[in-house]
Amino acid sequence: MKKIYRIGVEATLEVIGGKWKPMILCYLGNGPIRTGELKRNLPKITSKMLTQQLRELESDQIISRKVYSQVPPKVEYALTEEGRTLRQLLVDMAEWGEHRVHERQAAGEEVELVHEEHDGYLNFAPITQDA
Amino acid sequence: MKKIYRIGVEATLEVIGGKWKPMILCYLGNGPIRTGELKRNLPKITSKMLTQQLRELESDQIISRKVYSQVPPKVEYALTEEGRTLRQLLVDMAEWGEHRVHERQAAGEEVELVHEEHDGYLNFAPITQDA
DNA sequence: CACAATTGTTTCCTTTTGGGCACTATAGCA
DNA sequence: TGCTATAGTGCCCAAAAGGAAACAATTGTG
Repeated sequence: MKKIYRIGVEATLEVIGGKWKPMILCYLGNGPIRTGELKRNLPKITSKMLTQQLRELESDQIISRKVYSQVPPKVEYALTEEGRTLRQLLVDMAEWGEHRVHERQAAGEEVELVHEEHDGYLNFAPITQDA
Repeated sequence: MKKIYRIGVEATLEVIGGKWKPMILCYLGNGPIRTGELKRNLPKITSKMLTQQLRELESDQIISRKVYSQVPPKVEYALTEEGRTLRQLLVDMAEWGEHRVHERQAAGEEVELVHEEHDGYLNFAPITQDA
């Protein structure tokens, strides 16, 4: 079935719009990462959702999947070239969103941002914490 | 209920992530526009969805709603100051998405982009066409 | 033999999102 | 009186997205 987007923005949203995709891309920004590491960093994600989101990003050619022939298994995910082109956009989106949250907080609204990105980096140290 | 975002990107996505919101913001980019005009430009939208998306954008303070005391009614929507801060971001997202679609097409995939944005403008002339 | 470690898959369910369609209100006009 | 134009509401249903929990496969180790 032919995919039809009305405007470019929609094509972009389809790629990064999943519930866990921005978070996953954040961690991927720090370099290749194993499944289990991701899972530990995203305590509330289920196996199903994790692999589903990863599979979608992979078939969208945003990330690559490298399987090591070992037991127990070892699989590493990494940003592809195309995935890396998302970085600046994600950084900009993060900035806009952070700015917005701060304004809303200043206006007394009940909003909170758990992780903040720093220095134009989307990444953050892989601190494990529930969120 | 307190809204919690894990990272800035998620706060951004909540604002622009509705099915019709990017399109609506496109048209709004050309200046104030009446409900009926929007509807004519979005042939497939239902009244319900249109007002719902507009209400959300309004309560997010992205757009303003101006009611003229007339019969039949006249209501005009326009970008707020905060809404205007979205423009560059939307333009960037549009560019990334358009670029991506072109690449996929070059790779022989079944993808199509109905409207293209031009010259760094998110806007397009309000051509009526179904999509 | 039983079990741990790792990366998944499968089935079933709940929640969220979007859509269909009938209905409302009001003033002018034929 | 009945019709038009405009901007909606309300109720119910369908589709999409997300989640819980059990199960699968493999090999080294106690």
